[in-house]
Amino acid sequence: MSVVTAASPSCPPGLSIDAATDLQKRLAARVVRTDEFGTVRRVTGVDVAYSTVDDRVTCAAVTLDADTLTVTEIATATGVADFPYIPGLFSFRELPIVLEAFDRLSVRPDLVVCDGQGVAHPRRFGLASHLGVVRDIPTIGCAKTCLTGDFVMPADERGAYAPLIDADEIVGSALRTQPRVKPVFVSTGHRIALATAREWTLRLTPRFRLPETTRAADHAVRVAMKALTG
DNA sequence: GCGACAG
DNA sequence: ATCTTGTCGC
Repeated sequence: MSVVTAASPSCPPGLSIDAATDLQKRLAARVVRTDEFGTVRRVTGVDVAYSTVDDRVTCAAVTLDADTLTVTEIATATGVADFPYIPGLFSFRELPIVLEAFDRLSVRPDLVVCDGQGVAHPRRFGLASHLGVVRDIPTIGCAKTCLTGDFVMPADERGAYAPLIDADEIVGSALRTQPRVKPVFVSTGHRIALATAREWTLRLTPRFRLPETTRAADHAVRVAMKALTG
């Protein structure tokens, strides 16, 4: 019996840098940048934490009721990150554990928000896009910092945004979710238009800089990690 | 060659 | 990501 549960042809273990890069280029063609979903009742946030004492990583997938933004389900998974952290190949490091946690959710969400980029990526295939394509589900990339592209600082008011441009293409938005805080970088993950991704990000940030989905997942993953460590 | 570089 | 004190603010 195999111990690898999240392995898939779209994110196989043991890939070389070149093979992973090549795979991204091919999978990027499957990304859908237009709205392809119905009523959103449940939104899931995913986040990963790294252990200090060993090489284990933990992921938490937390689902919120889209209307009340209250937590309805929490799923976690712990494993070992075998792929190194390489900007641009980030998903090959985190997606395996993300898939394990995500697949443990009893209810499939209508939308997923990732802590990282979607198509705002050198080859237009960040973590959010990779998860979206692999599970064929609508995803949004909401990162705390920019990976690639240029932008002007958006006005200092909630909702203000500026285009993130890379190679003459708009790949995302620098979105101010709260006044007086740095903007977040929103981009299409899969099956959602950029404007819709911004709208959902704002809807999920009634009070803080980051989406409630990301905050809930971050909190849950810290708790889970603390239980493993001490 | 140099600088940049999600988490 | 993670290592970290105190401090400011609701």
